[in-house]
Amino acid sequence: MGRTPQMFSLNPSSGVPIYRQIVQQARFAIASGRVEPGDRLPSVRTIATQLGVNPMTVSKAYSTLEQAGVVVRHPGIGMVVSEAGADPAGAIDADAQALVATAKQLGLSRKELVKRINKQWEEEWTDQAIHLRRSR
Amino acid sequence: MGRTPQMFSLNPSSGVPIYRQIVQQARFAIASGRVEPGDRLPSVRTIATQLGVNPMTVSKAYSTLEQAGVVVRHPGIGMVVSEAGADPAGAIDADAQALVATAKQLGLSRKELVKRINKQWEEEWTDQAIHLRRSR
DNA sequence: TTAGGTGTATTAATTCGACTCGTACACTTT
DNA sequence: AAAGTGTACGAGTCGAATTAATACACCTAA
Repeated sequence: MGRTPQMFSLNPSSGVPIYRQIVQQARFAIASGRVEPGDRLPSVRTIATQLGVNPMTVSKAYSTLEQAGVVVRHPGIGMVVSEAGADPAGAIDADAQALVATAKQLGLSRKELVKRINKQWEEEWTDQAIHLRRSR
Repeated sequence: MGRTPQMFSLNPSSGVPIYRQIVQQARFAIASGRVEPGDRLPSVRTIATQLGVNPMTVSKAYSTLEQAGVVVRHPGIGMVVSEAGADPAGAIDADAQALVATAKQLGLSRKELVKRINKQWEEEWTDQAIHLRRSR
């Protein structure tokens, strides 16, 4: 099989955990169409060698993606991008769910919540700042 | 000064940090109208004694509320509920901000995000499931 | 002024979960 | 079998979060 260009890369100084970087890049690769449903992702050991990390770290990233429904595990074959995995909205379901739950608990109306979301959408200055702090 | 009914209570088995429980209950008391803008919250030491915790723990809760704009610090007096504090939307700003940031990063449109929020709003069964698990 | 009230800066102890890795294993393909 | 797939299990490390003890600065009321 022909060699594929390096699909993943690490940013050690970002503070973002390795397995999260892999998850993020895989999602982006799918969202951008570079990888389509039915395609197989590189094997755990391939990525582990390329990045110089432990196979288990890559496996954790894959498990996360599987849990999210982005990929499906094919025993003996590898991880394959699922049909539903192409929907980028899936990546935010967890956060959206938490937000809605909190809003309801506070007695916020659906309309008010949406209004708040729209307001946040306008102010994009926060993006950078958040990502820096994201290193929880 | 007449005694006020216990405003706060702790759920030790919930796993939720003490100071967060205080913040949450204060917010709920305000959202429900039990406490109105201009009202003064119980003093740090009063709550600390009632709950059997360190004053600093209560102070941290109050600092959090002040940072969120829910209350205003009146030196020598105490913490007073602010006008803007009555707006429950403030409690979700942080979560909303994170959600919007993620959505943008994934290339999701504003419309699609709102659509997703609305969808989550319908399925309230998840909320209950989560809350039940939290209380164990 | 002074006695008694307010919140808090500082520091430290501790807990606890997240992250990563080594190893050995079960499984499928070829 | 041989070589490939992902992973369960266990241990180690690290840092953020939480709580507390103490002492302090400030304001109010008499």
